[in-house]
Amino acid sequence: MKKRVRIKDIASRANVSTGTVDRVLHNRGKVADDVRKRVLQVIDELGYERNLIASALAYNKQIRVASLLPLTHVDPYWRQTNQGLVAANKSLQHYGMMLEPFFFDYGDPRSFLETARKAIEIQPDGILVPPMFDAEAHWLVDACEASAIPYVFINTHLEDANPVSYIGQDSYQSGVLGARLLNFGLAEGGHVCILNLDYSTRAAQHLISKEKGFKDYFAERPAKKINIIREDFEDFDDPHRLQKFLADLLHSHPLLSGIFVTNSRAYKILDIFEKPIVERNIKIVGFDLIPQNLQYLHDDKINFLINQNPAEQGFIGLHSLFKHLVSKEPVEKIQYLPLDIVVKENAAYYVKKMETTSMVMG
Amino acid sequence: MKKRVRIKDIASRANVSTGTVDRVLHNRGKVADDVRKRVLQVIDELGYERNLIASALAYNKQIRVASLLPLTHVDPYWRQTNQGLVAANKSLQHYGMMLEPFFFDYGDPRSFLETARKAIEIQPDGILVPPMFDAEAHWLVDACEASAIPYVFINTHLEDANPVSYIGQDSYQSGVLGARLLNFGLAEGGHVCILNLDYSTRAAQHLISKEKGFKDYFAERPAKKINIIREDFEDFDDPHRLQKFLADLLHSHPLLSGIFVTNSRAYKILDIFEKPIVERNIKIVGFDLIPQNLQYLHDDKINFLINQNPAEQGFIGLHSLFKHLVSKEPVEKIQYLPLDIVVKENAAYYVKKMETTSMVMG
DNA sequence: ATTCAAAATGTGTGCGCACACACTATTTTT
DNA sequence: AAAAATAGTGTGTGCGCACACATTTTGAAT
Repeated sequence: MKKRVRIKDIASRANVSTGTVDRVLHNRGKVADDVRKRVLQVIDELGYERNLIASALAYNKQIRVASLLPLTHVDPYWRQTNQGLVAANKSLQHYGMMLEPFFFDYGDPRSFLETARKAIEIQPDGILVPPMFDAEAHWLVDACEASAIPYVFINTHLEDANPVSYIGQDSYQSGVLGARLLNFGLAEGGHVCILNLDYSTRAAQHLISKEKGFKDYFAERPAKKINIIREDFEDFDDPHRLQKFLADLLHSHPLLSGIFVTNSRAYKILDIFEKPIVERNIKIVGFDLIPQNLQYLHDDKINFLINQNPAEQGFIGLHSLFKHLVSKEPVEKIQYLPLDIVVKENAAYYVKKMETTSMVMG
Repeated sequence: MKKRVRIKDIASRANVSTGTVDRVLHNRGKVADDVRKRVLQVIDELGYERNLIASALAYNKQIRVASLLPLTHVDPYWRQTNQGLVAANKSLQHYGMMLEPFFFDYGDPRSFLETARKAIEIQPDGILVPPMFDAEAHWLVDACEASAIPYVFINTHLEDANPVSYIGQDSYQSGVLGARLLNFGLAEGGHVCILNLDYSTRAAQHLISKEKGFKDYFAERPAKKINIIREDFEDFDDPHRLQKFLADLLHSHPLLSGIFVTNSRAYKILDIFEKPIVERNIKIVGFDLIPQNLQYLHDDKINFLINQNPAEQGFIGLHSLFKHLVSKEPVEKIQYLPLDIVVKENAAYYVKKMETTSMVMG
């Protein structure tokens, strides 16, 4: 039932004014050395903890954070990220948080660059961004550092950068897990394909780690004699070309019994080749709980989905910036999110969780 | 860039004083009907949202919430729940939250009752409890309602009660998922055991649902001809008796190829019968990321664990009470937590998540 | 018409803190 | 030696709200 210690209490105990205590607490202004020591001692003695509420109220400043995401109405995955961001913003707006959203074309590095420029132009107090394109992201990092704007990365990491935090998955381990899941019910000597349906301009490090994890898993189980094929395909939005590509793939690998789709586009191959995949009993493991994937999961056409927790990424990302900018707490440099294994039987609860992110966390 | 609307803004726009607006907002005191309408209209027009920060600061009241948990130093599962509670308390203490923890003996209904009595005695503003024993929990519910103390349930639900919220898993679906996981690599015609290592005095509803889900899963797959055995055993803390019980079980079911342990005690059967279980390749599915289970998971002796998110249960539970008591927001009556599927390859990230619950959510 | 209680409304204070400003004592500059 | 700069400290105000209290208005009773 002990009362919380206030600045006033410290002041009276140390025989100084609240102003001096304030100066000690914030390292501002001049304080005689002996006085500083005395005050610090009292602070320690009484176990003072700043009242965040009163502090936030008095601080009374707007913090503008720019978010840089792919156009959310095009991509369902990024829409979820944005939902997490909006939820976090809502819970932090009382503390003066102001989110300034920017959007760029998913596949276009130039659009990314141009939008990044605009974001820098408003000189925000912080930036949240998935560094999707290597070169362009590096430009952004340099610009941030030139203006001393802290930034956090979500979803993908970038080498040679020093963000306040990276929030996302452990790519390597997600590859390992993908392999493990694909391995269920996989016959000896089967062929599996690691399929990357994405633009080649995208940041590569992410993918390389994922592949490595995937391959390492099977490499540690040589007895099963699994054959790994790696395929990239850029024109995933062109049904004809995708069809041709997949037809080739299926034809040239008659023993193919599993596909690991490295991103959220698993549904695209089922959209086109549902029948042969079901008939040949090819297992599919993909990522992300977007509606299209969930439908196939529900119909037992996709065996597993790995949830990347996009909403949490956004939520935690913004909170991390807040902690860095306002609470001035230290923030963990790397915040790995769980690798949720989603099957038909537990999918509903993750979907629900996304919808109530604000509730749970606010 | 628009400024937040304050009570003062509403007052001036509606030609009244801030006091009147306050009265309208809180339904206190008398306000002329036409004035009330005018004020409400302006509130709506301007889209006023209460500033939680300032509100909390001015409110300046302590909220005492009593938590009622099994002794946390005995049971690792409940220790995690308690960690979530403590984390939530820490993040809410600035708003005047005060957690008063009470603990009872895990297996003893009388201890539960006695502790409940003590908790009621201090007349807290809210109570958080897993209603583990039917009769005793009902006593507590009645006492709460007599004193108009709101309560939330975590972990297990209780019929005929009206908590502010239930936070936990969907028991039925956790049974379904357990069956699904056990079914991996289960040969046709195999026998599986649903094993309940718990005291019979415990709330039964929970378990019945779980069993039903488990059985329904296999019932929908009659082709596999799975034989389901159900076993209860109370003396799980007596190694000799447990050994005898398990020896009988294994002996009388030579075809046994899977065990679904309905709580966190999967490790206990491996502590005693690790060798025969490994040799006969019996699959084990259990619950909860407690150290003992994680060890066996890591060694491939336990195939799957289902995470009940105990820390989240505590965290969300306390936040729900806060929302009910302070923010006066409506709280969802049932908050199902995800059924995390944990294997060796993704365990680390859930363990980490538990450790940083306060970070992520605070 | 006067009195008076109830209804309706306005005013003031404090929550704990951040920060601008005022003030004094001391040192430096000219 | 006077003026100016600087170090060191104290005071006061406002953030937006909750709530106690003061004040005015209204309508009924005498």
